[in-house]
Amino acid sequence: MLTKAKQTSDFIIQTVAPIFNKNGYAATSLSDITKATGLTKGAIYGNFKNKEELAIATFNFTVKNMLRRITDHQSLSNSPIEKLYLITDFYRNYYNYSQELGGCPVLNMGVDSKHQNPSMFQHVKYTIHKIQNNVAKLIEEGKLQNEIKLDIDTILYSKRLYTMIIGAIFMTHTIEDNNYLLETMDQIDQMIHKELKK
Amino acid sequence: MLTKAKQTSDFIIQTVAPIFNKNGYAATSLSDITKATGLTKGAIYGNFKNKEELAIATFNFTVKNMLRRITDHQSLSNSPIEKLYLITDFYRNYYNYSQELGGCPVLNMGVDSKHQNPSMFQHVKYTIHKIQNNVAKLIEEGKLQNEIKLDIDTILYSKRLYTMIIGAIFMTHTIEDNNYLLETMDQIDQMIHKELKK
DNA sequence: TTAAAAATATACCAATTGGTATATTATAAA
DNA sequence: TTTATAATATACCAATTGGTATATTTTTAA
Repeated sequence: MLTKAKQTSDFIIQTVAPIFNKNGYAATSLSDITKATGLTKGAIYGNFKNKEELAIATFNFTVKNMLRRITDHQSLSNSPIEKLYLITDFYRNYYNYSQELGGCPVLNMGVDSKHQNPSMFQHVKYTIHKIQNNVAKLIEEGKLQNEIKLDIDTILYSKRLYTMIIGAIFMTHTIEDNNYLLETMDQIDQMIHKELKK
Repeated sequence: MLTKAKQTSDFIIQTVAPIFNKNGYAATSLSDITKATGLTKGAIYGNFKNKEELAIATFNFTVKNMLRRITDHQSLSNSPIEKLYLITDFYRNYYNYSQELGGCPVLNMGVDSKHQNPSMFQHVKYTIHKIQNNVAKLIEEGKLQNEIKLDIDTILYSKRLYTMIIGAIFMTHTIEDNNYLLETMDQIDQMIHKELKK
C-alpha cells in the first residue's frame, strides 16, 4: 500500500508536470504549483527539497511515461525493422499526445534548462542517449536477423533518426502544423526502406 | 547622424540580445539588463515601452544579422543549386556562430515564447516562413535554370531542409557535439545531389 | 482509543520582480 | 551662451519570488 506521502508526491508530480513542461522552469512559480495542486507550500516542501528537485521529478515522470508508450507500441511486432517503422508510426500521433503533456519534454526542457538548470540538462541529455541507444539496438538486431544491410553505420543512422524527429517536433509545435511531423515520418520511412532495408 | 537615443537603444539591444537568447524571456530580469548595460531602469524604459518590447527587438536584431550572413554567404555563387549547398555550408559553422549569439534564436525563442509571449512567438513563426521561402525560391530558380528536377515538390523540400537543420541545431546544442550539425549537413547535401539535382 | 509520528497548513521572511513619477543631467538648436 | 528639449538617474511602489520555522492536523500502528 502506498503511504500518504508517496500518494501526495505522485499527485503533485502528475499535476505539475505539464505546467513545468509548458512554461519552463523559471516561468513556473511556487504559486502556480500551489494553485494547480490545491496544496500549500508546506505540503510541497514537505515532499520535495526545492523547486528544482520537483521540476526534475516532473521531467522524469513525463519521459518515463512517454518511453513506456513507445516501447508498448513497438511490441506490436517482433521484427526489428518493423519496430523501426513503429517508431515513426508512434510519432505520427505525437502532436496530439505531446500537447497533452504541455509539449515535447525533451525539446522544451533541452532548450529551457541549458543555461538555467545544469542538473535538469543532464537528465535531458541522458534521455536522448537512451532513445538513440534503443534505435541503435534495433538496427543491430535488424542486421543479425538479416533485415538490415550489414554495412550500415548504426550510430550514424540512429542519430539521423532522432535528429529528424526532434526537428519535426519543433516545426510542428512552432508552426502549429501537424504536417511537418507527418511528412518527416514519411521521409524517415523512405530512408529505412531505401537505405537500411536489405 | 544617429541621435543619442538611437545610439543608446542600439547599444541596449546589442548588449542584451545574447542574454535574452540564452536565458529566455522570463529568466531575464530587468536587473540583468541594467547590470549588463551599465544603465539604469530610467534609460531602459526611456527607450523601450517594456521588457517584452525590448525582448522582441533583441530577437529581430539577432535574426536580421543572421539572415544577412546567410545571404552574404549565398552570394558566393550565382547558381541556385550551389546556393543551396552554400546554406548547408553556412550551417557547418553554425555551432560556433550561434554560441556567440547565446544559442539559435529561432530554436530558443520558438520554444521559450510559445506559452509565454504570443507576440514574440509570431515573430519566430514569421522568421521560419521567411527562411523557408528563401529556400523555396532557390529551388524554383533551380528548376528554371535547368539545375533541379521539374517534378520536385518545392514546398515539401524547403520544409524538409529547415526541419532537418533545426533538428541538427537542437541536437548539437543539447548533446554539445558539433557532429550532429556536420552529419546532417552531409545528409542534406546528399539529398540535394541524389533527389533534387537534374 | 490513544500516543507517536508523519504530513500539511499557516504565517512569516528578506530579496527581487517589472514598472513609474519625478528629479537631474546632457544634448542640440537659436 | 542660453534655453528648450531630450535622455538618463534616482527613489520609490505594490506585488511576487523561493524558502522556512512553527503550529496544526491527519495518519499510522500499538
